[in-house]
Amino acid sequence: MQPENCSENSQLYRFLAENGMINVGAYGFPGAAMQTLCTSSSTSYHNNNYHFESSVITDMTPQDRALAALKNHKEAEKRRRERINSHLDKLRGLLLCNSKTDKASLLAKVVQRVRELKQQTSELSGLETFPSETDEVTVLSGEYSSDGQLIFKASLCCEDRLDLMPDLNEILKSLHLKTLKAEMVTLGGRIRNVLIIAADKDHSVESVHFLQNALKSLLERSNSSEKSKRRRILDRKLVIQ
Amino acid sequence: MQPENCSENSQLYRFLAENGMINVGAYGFPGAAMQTLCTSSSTSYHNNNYHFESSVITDMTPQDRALAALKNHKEAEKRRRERINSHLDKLRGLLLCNSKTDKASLLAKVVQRVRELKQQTSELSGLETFPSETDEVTVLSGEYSSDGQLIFKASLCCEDRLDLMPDLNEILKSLHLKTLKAEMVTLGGRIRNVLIIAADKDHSVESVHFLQNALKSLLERSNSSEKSKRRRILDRKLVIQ
DNA sequence: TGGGACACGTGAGGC
DNA sequence: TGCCTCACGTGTCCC
Repeated sequence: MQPENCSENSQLYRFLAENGMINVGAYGFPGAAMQTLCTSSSTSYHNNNYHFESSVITDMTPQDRALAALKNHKEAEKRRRERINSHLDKLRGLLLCNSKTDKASLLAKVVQRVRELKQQTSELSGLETFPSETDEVTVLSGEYSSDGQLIFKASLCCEDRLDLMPDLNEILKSLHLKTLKAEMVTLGGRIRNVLIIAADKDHSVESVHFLQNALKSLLERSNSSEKSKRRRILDRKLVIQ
Repeated sequence: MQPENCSENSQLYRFLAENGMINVGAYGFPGAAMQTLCTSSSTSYHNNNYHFESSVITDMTPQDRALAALKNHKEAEKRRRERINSHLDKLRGLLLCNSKTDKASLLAKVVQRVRELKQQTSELSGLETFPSETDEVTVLSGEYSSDGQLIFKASLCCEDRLDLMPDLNEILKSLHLKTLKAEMVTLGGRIRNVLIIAADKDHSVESVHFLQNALKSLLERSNSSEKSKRRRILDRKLVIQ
């Protein structure tokens, strides 16, 4: 992994030390640094243990501290790389990729896959069909449009009532959300609303959650009306044939 | 982005040159390399243009070639990083992540999201319900289990017939696939089969596609039987209420 | 042998 | 100040 002969590096380190670019402390040679440069070397530098642990941080020269910091930094960076790569490996497993698919291609596939899956769930989650027998609120996590707007889809299925649309509009208005498109289907006293909603740049993603909660409370408001009491027994998910 | 003062680097480069660790060619100083180390410097090294393009690859000293290769290498590596990062940015958009979400957290979210979405599509795609009126073959891209087996779900919905199961078993056997679990629901002369299938380590992902094709041909075999002729007029996706 | 992919160590910048 | 993240240039391996 690392070069077998460290002669050049030794030379380099000696130069750096002589010119005060690094500090070799009281130990004569920066063994800790050498170790990383020559991991496969069989020289005796490995035996030097400089104990950079925090317990002995006291009585260290500033130079030692700098060297210790460098070592910490190096190791932290390695852990960071490992963390990222382990996630990439998980994605390889999830996408059925060969374990030697390169990072860029893998990520390209991930992007494509996430798009497909979002598309599928969007199509499958009963949107744009007749209202179901169960009350439902779905806010599908959207996507940022090219101009930075957040576009997403919200679906609401519940008992129809006269003041539903005013209530809905009030919610959207108070959250400063804009309705790009709305589909309404009513059947047998129930309604399904599918809204395409835009949030401008100054919205955080939290707006989506606010909306979800507001719609749920809207739905509970409907349920608490006396009209829904007689229906409650029907509010089950039915397998319809 | 890069250090403002290059005095140490100059020193370093001079040392490297003197010891033959790098080559400075006929120009006295490795300006091209310096440029990357001191991009914000206002010295005149920027004005040196060494023309490392392939058109003048002829009559270059070996040292020049090495330096040119280093430059190529550097630039290629930069392109590679940009490619990876652009995909990461796309994922940030797709997952509604803040543009300054760090890479590791982003990838963790991507893993989680892909798992959720796969789960959702798996649940939503009509599996484990009664057979539909339309013929369907679905092979959901699976996941590698901890022991390296590829586990995936296949769903088949078609006209029921006596020799369907033997045919199905034949297909699975010929592809060396193992059925971990099978669910069958029949209704009104139609059948829905949901299979959980395992492919051992020596299978490539291609087996999934082979299976998909085999199941489709199985389905066409059913349709070509005279029994299905009278049904064909019914083979439409119905919106059932 | 040249190009692509990767891990590495390091400097810079943000809290 | 110390810790964390990133981009960078480089050495190495592989095709």
